[in-house]
Amino acid sequence: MSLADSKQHPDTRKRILDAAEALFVEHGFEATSMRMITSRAGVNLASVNYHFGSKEALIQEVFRRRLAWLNHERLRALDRAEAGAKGAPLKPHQIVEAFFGVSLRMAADTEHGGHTFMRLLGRTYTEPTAFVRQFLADEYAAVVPRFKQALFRSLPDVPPEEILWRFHFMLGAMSYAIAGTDALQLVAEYELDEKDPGALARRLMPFLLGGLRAPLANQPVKPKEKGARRAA
Amino acid sequence: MSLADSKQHPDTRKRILDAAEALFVEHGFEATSMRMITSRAGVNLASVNYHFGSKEALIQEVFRRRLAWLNHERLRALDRAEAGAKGAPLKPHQIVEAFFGVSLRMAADTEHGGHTFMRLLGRTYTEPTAFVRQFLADEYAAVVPRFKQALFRSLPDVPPEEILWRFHFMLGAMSYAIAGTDALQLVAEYELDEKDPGALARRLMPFLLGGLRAPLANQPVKPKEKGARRAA
DNA sequence: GTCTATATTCAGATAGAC
DNA sequence: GTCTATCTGAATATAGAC
Repeated sequence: MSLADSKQHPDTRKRILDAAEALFVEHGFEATSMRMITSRAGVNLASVNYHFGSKEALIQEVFRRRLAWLNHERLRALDRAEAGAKGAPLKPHQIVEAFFGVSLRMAADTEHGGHTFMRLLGRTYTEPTAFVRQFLADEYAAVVPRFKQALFRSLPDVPPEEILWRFHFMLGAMSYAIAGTDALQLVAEYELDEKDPGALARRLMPFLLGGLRAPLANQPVKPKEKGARRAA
Repeated sequence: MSLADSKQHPDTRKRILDAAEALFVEHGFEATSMRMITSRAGVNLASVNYHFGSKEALIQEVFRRRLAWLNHERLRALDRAEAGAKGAPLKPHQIVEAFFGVSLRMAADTEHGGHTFMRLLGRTYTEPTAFVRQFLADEYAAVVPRFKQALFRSLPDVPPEEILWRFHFMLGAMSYAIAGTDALQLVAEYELDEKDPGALARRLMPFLLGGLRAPLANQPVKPKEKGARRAA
């Protein structure tokens, strides 16, 4: 784009990234060899090191090219909602829609690899290869605090710590939702896939909101106080 | 235990399994080498192949020894609840408690490796190395249908397909809950761990039940029918 | 059962012709 | 930018002495 790479085949980089992305989902980073990637991409083995420098740098680029867009869209959705609210706190469903709705729409894009990437991203949260976690945290540094603040304002009666945990739980549910059939067939012996992207959202969103707004558990009964707090 | 292995050091097998389990969580199956395992276990490199035959067989044994107990306990908890109900459908919270409560209690055991294993199990649902998925499905064949039936009876107004998806979402939330701090630090910059096992259950259980019992989304408006169904 | 030494395969990376 | 050929290290697995 900028200076040096004006001469290269526009295809090669993209072919490598697409192949790597798909193979990382199927086998994980370590189990995916350069040879697997280049042979699926139909390019020469040496081209990976020419274009990316190393396998590690390739992995980072696989994430970077998608996360930039994804986080940008998430923030844009949140901005729109907040603009409409004119300073009032957002409703929980607006915040959840902004964050997870965008994610699900990206996951619904099977044509340009969005679905593949979102599965990869879901796995990566809990499969922390150290150096992957680092720049994943960096990429999230701009977007997560915004959503946290919005949730804190939206749910003033829920302890902030509890909100963070529930946000974390929601990420887990979404990850499995997108991972989809592969894992689901453990519980459903028959095929149960969701081609229609809107349908998945209509299944997941109520679940997330139900969990997010669920009444708090009773506090453990401390010897001090007589009556434990009871939630609605 | 049975015939041939009466002569072996009782330690070696267990030391290998424990080391492997911990390393698999940290690095994944492929990224964990035999040398890493044996050096952490303090045993000789060749002993893995002597005791287990191959790395693949070792992986299977890591799962087998824990899943047997876990699934047994899950069924026992469900049996107890059903015995108390005397034929009436269980409440959703009883079913969730039987399945996920047992899981959380195993995850709370940091002393005997239960915590480590549950993290591994959570990751494995979505990281399907083909041969792992196979016997994982086999191990679940006895327990999952029981819980499915209990949920169908407990929630007769919710379409069975929807229940399976929500069960799937709950697995995702639990997986992240147990994975815990590692992934949570992406959303919470400060340390936010839950040493007290009961506290994690008090956070997760309301979330799961809130999601499981959430009102269904509006159906997409089909041209045929005038009024879309609206949930409570 | 445990150990050393080794066979074999395959990984990531690079040199250098084109 | 692309390709062939190859270097170097590390992986799983095993043979065979103890």
